[in-house]
Amino acid sequence: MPLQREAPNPLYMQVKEALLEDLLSGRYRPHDRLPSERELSHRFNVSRMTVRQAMLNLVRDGAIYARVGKGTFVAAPKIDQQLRTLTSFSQDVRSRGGQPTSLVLEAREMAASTEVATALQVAAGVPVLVLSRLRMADSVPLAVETTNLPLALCPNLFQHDFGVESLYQVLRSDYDIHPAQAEQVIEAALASPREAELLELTSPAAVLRMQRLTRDSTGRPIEYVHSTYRSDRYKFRSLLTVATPSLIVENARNSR
Amino acid sequence: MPLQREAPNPLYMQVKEALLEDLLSGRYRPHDRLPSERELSHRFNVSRMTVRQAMLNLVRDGAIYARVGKGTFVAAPKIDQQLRTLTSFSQDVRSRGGQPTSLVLEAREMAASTEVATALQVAAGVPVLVLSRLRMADSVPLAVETTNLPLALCPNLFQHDFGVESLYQVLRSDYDIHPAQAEQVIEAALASPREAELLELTSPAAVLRMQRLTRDSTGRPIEYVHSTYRSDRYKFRSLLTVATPSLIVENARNSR
DNA sequence: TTGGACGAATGGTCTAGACCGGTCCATACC
DNA sequence: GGTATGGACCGGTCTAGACCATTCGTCCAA
Repeated sequence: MPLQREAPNPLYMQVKEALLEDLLSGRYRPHDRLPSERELSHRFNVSRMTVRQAMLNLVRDGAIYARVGKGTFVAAPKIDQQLRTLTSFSQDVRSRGGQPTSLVLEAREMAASTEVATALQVAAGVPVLVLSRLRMADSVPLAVETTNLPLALCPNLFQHDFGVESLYQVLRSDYDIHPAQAEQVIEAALASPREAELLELTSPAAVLRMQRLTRDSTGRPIEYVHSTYRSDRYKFRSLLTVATPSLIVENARNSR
Repeated sequence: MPLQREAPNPLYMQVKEALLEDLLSGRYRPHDRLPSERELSHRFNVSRMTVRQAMLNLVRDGAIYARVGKGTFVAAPKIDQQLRTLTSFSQDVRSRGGQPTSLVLEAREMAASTEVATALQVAAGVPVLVLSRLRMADSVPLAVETTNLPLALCPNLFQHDFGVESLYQVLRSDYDIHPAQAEQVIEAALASPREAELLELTSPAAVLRMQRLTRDSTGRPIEYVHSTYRSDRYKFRSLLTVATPSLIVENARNSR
């Protein structure tokens, strides 16, 4: 298992992937002990700090856990790593093995409402693009999704046909806009008559409503989305972790 | 700003907290540049690696972001740091300024059903503790919560009165069980007659249903919870981030 | 038999350097 | 005026060590 020192990807990444390979191969069982950092450092012929960077990475991902004085162990069982990741509807459906399609209900420019302007951190009345789509998987309607984007970020966006193309894909390729994080609020509601019709539900029906504010890595708001999902065919999964000590400190401060 | 080298908390934590202090004081504005790692290393009189450990911590928390060749900058605006953290109902309500109370509907030992046994990774029929509570904030019913715990983990748990005490608190103090992560599935549904009665809703009403599997840091399942929340008074917030490159690799492997 | 001391191994923290490629700007050259 | 170019500075990666507290097995003395 020689590492490539001339490779574009750093050594600690290669170490991480080598370890991941072992973990995924089933060579280890849950709670088995991994070789110590010093042994791996010798085996890969890199410094211990480099091994640590790889292993801390895996700890953060929940693949392994470490105990001072004892060693590092395989976490078990594997938790779905995608639970906490930001994905587009298209990706989402594809990962579940479906074929995503869309019906564009509306695509126009309008002045930002107070709600949208507040979310996107622009002045009220600033022009925004509104894209409303019925989203389907294998021709089954799953959600009604209305996206608001600041016009300034993506002029001429509507030259694309979003019945076919993926919004995130276009944002990345044409505008160099890379979503990095999102804040999402989920609630339940009864479907409105129009939603029931679009989603092919019989009233009364419960639906999931979602508001999402997506940002790039600098924290700049990119899009603000309202969605209504059929709950019988779409569930939201999330992964939670305990607050880190420093965040507890921070939250205590904020509540003063 | 001298660091305490004899203190129980490590230097990088002290550096992190010093930087956090600056960030929270409002001394910096969003996208302001922080001093470089080398300068901070000199200012705090620690090595650059120690400063980096503090700053990478802040990057992971979303407080700052770094750009090669340019510097490190204040992220903006601050996103609620609690979105992705695992909290108990009691903590949750308190952090929103309410007074949590509970009415115990059921507290008994029974044989694990297939669903519960699968979730908790025990054999079907193994004894589990079932605790069902109506959870209220300021006397307003918010949720019906049914918790399943392996009896083996917490014998004599029901000596406590969970109309008053917090389950997580008792698990921590009496059994040294520390929840570390949880996997949560959220869906919408129409309230059942019993749920509507307990939650004081008029049918038809939409509610949020949640299943949560909580684990300790080794990945061992601790509790499996079914909850039904009033949606008009309780919303779920979550924070999403893009998948890390290594996770993409891993997911690609899994789909082979 | 018990209990404590010791020592080896572990992960956690920390140092003082090094080199890399990206970014930015002043300066020199066309 | 426009364009190279070189240097200063940035974060990212990496090394080869060091010391610490915790853990646990062993061995010895009471």
